[in-house]
Amino acid sequence: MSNGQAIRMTESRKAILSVLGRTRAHPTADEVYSMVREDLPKVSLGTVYRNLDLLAKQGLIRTLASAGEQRRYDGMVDDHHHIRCEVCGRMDDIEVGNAELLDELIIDGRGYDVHGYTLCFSGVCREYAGNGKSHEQNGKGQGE
Amino acid sequence: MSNGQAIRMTESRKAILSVLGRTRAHPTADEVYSMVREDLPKVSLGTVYRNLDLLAKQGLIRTLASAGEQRRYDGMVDDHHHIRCEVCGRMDDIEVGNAELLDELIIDGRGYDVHGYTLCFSGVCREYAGNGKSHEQNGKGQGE
DNA sequence: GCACTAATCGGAACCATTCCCAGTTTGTGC
DNA sequence: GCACAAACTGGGAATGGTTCCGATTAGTGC
Ligand SMILES: [Mn+2]
Ligand SMILES: [Mn+2]
Ligand SMILES: [Zn+2]
Ligand SMILES: [Zn+2]
Repeated sequence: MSNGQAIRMTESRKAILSVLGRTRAHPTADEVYSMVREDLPKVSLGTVYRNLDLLAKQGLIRTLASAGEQRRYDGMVDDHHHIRCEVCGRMDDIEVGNAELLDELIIDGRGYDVHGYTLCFSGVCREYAGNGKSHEQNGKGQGE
Repeated sequence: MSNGQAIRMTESRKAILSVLGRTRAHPTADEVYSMVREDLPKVSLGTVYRNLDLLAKQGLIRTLASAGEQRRYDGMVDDHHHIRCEVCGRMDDIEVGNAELLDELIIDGRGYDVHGYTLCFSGVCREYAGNGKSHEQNGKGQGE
């Protein structure tokens, strides 16, 4: 998905890549911001947003934008899927067995030129299990 | 997915249901707002939002909240899937062949109590086909 | 009609993200 | 190293979808 020509690799971009490279947590922009500031105390939030966008367009990171939630970013660009906790909003990687089945999906695209799809699971993470409240606490449920 | 006890069916709620019942377009909140105002010229946007939420919690409508985009609402509550145009943002229903394959997906939930999943396709609608710009025009690409 | 509650209105507040711009850094050609 | 243009940056204001709040209205049971 690398787009356009290569961009200059500035300090802030290196720092962002490094942050995303060493966490498994799918941080939000402001989490990336505060982590980057440990190394480069003067970066601005705007720069972090701008560069997260750029890096994503280059295909060097991935953007996880789910359902009315704050955007999250992922340093792992290989194809994989995610699950979001409906209670606390955290996102984790998941393993999908039979993943190859997904490519068998044949759709009537209604005249669309179909580019891809998004598959995201939802549930409740271990930490909040047993909290099975029916009323919402945080996330907006299933989104789609 | 009907939640809580039944709500009173006020004029504005009936109007919203009616609007969503007779369109296939998956309108946004402000589109619903202006359509409802053709019948009830005094409804406020806040009321529309509040009631869209309520009706969704009742399971009478569905919320389509995709990737940093404005939320959309769907009067069709039976299970089906969608595709979003990356250029203009419109959303349409799609037919997924082999839909039953989706239930075969076995995942390692990483300790999550898995509730469901979201599957949304992306592409370019007929109206904007041939416009295959590589630079973004509108949507944020794939989201997830 | 009266009391009590739920629903609504209108507008302000919220907040993640984007935009703007003056100043700085970087790359390039000499 | 020097000059110049292009790319990048910080800081702060603007944006816009959504939520929140105080005041008003409509409904319901008596
Ligand atoms: Mn991931
Ligand atoms: Mn639909
Ligand atoms: Zn959780
Ligand atoms: Zn389109």
